[in-house]
Amino acid sequence: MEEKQKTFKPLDPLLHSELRLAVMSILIGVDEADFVYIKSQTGATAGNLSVQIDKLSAAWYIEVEKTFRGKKTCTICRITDKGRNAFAEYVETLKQYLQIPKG
Amino acid sequence: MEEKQKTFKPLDPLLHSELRLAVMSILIGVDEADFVYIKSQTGATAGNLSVQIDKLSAAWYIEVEKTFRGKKTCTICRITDKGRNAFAEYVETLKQYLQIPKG
DNA sequence: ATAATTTGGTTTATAACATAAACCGCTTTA
DNA sequence: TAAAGCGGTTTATGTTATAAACCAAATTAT
Repeated sequence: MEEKQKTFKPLDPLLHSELRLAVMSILIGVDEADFVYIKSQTGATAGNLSVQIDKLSAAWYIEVEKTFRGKKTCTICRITDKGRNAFAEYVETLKQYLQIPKG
Repeated sequence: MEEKQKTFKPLDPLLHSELRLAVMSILIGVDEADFVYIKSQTGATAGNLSVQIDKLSAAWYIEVEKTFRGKKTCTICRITDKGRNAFAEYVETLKQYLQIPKG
């Protein structure tokens, strides 16, 4: 009978990270974006970005394609349906914490 | 001449924490709340809550008053103006990440 | 040619953080 | 008066974020 009175839904820990959230925020608005572009938009270091992209990719929130632009390697990222849904749910959950009405 | 193109404002690390944010979210809506109430609303363990309240208090985002309710100790928390401002700014900053229009 | 620099990343070492477990003093109950 | 419960705090540990170090390929300078 332990009524826990849980008012706050837990926040998806994969998205509750400044850099990963910024990456998702970028990807949700475009068809695709490459590593260099994301790096410039977020101001992140390459190492940090590499790690965080790996994590999002391991969870299938994004998919990563390695190709070439001319002779240079190019890492292209796209958000997946799973990622889109997770992002949307994260936003709704967070609204509760931020006192923003749902919708 | 290194144009960094910083699109994303940094998120206040003190507020970008699930439990601390929940605590602030509670306190912003009430005059005051005690430890036991906050614990029940958040579902946090006492240890975790104690630590996070200390951090918010050390930054003067909240103020903590230790009194008695009858013979039992009672830890009362209130948000400060500094905390209120920090929370408001955090919300506005986060809206950018979440693609929610300002306001 | 080849040495030095830059580009586009990955790997790894470390610092910061969140969390639970263990603990403590006081109070209530058995 | 022993045992259990309440209201917390302290500390130990696992997780996470982050930067530093590194690497291969490409470009630029000598």
